[in-house]
Parts: sequence; C-alpha cells; structure tokens
Amino acid sequence: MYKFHKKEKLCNRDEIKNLFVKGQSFLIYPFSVRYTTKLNINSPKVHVLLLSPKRYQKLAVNRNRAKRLIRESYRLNKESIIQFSKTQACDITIAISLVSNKIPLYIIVEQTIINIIDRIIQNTQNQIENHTQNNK
RNA sequence: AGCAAUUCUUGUUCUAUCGCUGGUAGAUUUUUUUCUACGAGAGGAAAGUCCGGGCAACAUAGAGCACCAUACUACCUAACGGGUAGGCAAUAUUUAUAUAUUGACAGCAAGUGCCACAGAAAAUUACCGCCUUAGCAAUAGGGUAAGGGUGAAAAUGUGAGGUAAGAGCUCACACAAUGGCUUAGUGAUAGGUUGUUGGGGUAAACCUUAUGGGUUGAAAGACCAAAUAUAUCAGCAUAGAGUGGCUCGCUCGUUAUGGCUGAGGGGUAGGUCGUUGGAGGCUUAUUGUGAAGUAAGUCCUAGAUUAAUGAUAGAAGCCUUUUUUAAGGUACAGAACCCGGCUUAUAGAGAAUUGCUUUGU
Repeated sequence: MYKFHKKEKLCNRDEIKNLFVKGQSFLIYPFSVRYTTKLNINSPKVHVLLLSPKRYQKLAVNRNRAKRLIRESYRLNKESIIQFSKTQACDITIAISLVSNKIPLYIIVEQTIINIIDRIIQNTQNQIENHTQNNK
C-alpha cells in the first residue's frame, strides 16, 4: 500500500533536464513544484524527484531532514495520483523542492503535499479535456 | 565541600504503526522481478579538506635551473609539516630555586633592498657645540662623536690614560657576539679556559644554505554491454540502372557511392568489480621517563550512487524553573575508496591532577 521503491523515483539525468526545461511550475509555500505529463501511454507511471537545495538549507542534516519529511508525506498520500494516472493513461513526473530557510512541521508539510497533488490532478484533467476537444 | 584551570572518557533509552538500503534462507519466475522469515544499518568529530601514506592510471636515460614545502636535538611511526622526551629563548607567578604557557627556534658577520613621523643624521651622517687654520671682522676650510635634543631603534657601559679638542685610540673591569681547547651529555647544549671582534633593525623582504617533492585523484581505473548508426569481412542481388560532384542548362564524358542478410570491432544508455578484515579494536602481561614496541587471548557483516540508515504517536531518564504539579530544554552535527594525524564545533554527565577559599578533626 504505502511502499516507496526506487522505481518511483526519478533517476534518469535526461528526464530531469527535460523536466526543468519544459515543465510547468507553481508555488505553494513552502514548496515549489515542477511537473510534466505525457498522454496516451500503455503502462503509465508516476515519477517523483524530491529536492532540498543547498541555497536554503546550509547543513546536510537539515537537508536530509527536509527530504525525509517530504518523502514520508508523499508516501502516505500518493494513492490518488497513481489511480488518476492509471485511469487517464498519462505519465506524470513531479519535482518538489523546499523553498524556505526554516524546516516546517510535519502537519503543514502533509497538508501542502495533499494540496499539491490535487492541483496537479486538476490541471492535467483540464489539459486532457482541451486535448480531446481539439481532436474533435 | 565549593570555585577555577588542564587532561582523559562518554555523547540518553524503550514501545507501537507505516516505511527505506544491503545480507542470509525459502518460495515464485527462462531471467529481471515479486513475496515471506531472520538478522544488520552514521560520528567523536562522519565536518574543514590542512598534512602524510596505501591503492590506481599516466609519465620517466642522466643532470641542472625554475617552482613549492620544511628548518634546535634525540627518539616514536608505514610516513608526516604529527607525537614524546629534552635544549634554548620570551612571557606570567615567585625573594629565589622552580612551575606553567608560547615559539617559521638556520643565515642580515654573503649580496641587494626597506626603516612612516620626528630628528643634523636611520648607516661611508655633522644642525648646535668643542678644537684648529685663514681673516680686522662677517665668514670660509679642516678635525671631532665627549655634551644637546628627536625617535620604536642613535654606533656597548663605567673609570683612567691620552689629545689642539676628542674618540676602543690605549688600558682595567663589565656586557655582547664568535672561534679553539677542555669537562659533562647519544645530541641540541651547558660549565670552565683562551683568542678575536664591537658589525642598529628587518629573512611572516628578495635572497643564500641544507633537506624533501613526477602529475592526477575512486567522477582514479578494470570489465560486461541493449537500442541506433557503423570501420572491416563474408554471402546474395543489381550493371553501367540509380544518386551526388564537375556543367547556366542539356547531351556525352569522367569521378565517387551503393541494396539485403550475417559476422564483427570500438563504444553510448545501463550494469558489475574497485568497495570495505584493516599499518583494525579491546583486555592482560612485559620493555621503555614517555610517544610507542613485543607476546598471548579475544572481538569485529553500514556500504548508498538524484544517493538508504527514517516519519508519526506515546512513555521513561537527565537538567532548569516553580505554585509540587506543570512548563521548558535534551548539544555539535549526517558516511561516499581506505587508514594515521592536525584544526574547528559541541548541551549534559563522569574520572584524574593542580591551585585557591571555607568548615570540621
């Protein structure tokens, strides 16, 4: 149920480059999100990239802490987006990065992560609808 | 008992739920994978990347220059710019012995340079002064480093002789530097004796002397190897048919290339090794002032690669405050090839030594 294997992480260097060049982005404080979607794929998957940049967190301990918080909250709340991708047959890659000097509490992280996931789902749904209308 | 300094040791624990990365065993699957069980999973500094070494690749006939680093002695160590023990110097305490701390601690008596302001002059000095020669005098020339004041620093200090006036110019004593001999010491060095000298500072100024250094770091390096394109080779097909260049264009001519299948080298994505058992830790005995050495016993599975070692909830322990029940706090900080050091950060707890204060006997 709540597993989080390496397959679900984004490891390929070219895909990461592609994500940061072409991806759409929005900000829900204290996180900034970039994501891309590919439509009409046979075996759809969701890839995630978790970031805590050195610019905001100087010490390695704090960076690890922030990453772990994001990971846990994503792990427990990822079910909806996976189901969405399966039903709509689209590939989604997401990058979530912390944009704050302070490490937030776990409750705040969890709420914002849920918000982020909902927003991505809505946006992609709109995109799909537009796509189908254009085809018609 | 309290306070301070130094050194050393340590660096909170448990439960539940949901997870992550390796290992072993079993099941599943052609393999990859997936599942289950068991057990493992950050530090004293993992940090800074400042030294030294292992390991790897490349380079390498020999010598010199340049560049960089180091610079009292002996020892320890695989090695070091590290450590231990000592010498010397400076500083602090002290009547003193002594104790503690610090130390780019070779050379300015090889050469070159620099020394703000003040001062006559910052190193072949001469403003006032003193003496002397010329001159009626003003002044000019010469001698001098005693006296004056400046400065962080002014030609070693005191006394006597000496002189036109003076001067280490000479002598005595003292001070400093340095060479020889001798005593003690493995040695740095110290004591004694004797000779020479009196040279301002600065080498964290260039420089000189001695010693050492090949360069790059695990993103080193070795191996396996999809897809796509393809050097080369083989077979089949096509013959002067097609395409490109030469031509403004056309024709002729000339030149280059070749379609399919298979083998195949290099090599990208990706993967495997390197990669964690070692100059290893602990205990005891023993040698040594000590750093350390020797012997015996015993113990030891972190190994990621967009990067695991966690999150949440609860409880306990410790510290502080206080209304005695609550509140707050619980450091510094996260492995990345591996070792030995150094430096820096660090809540709290414990041990030892030294010093001071107070109380009791």
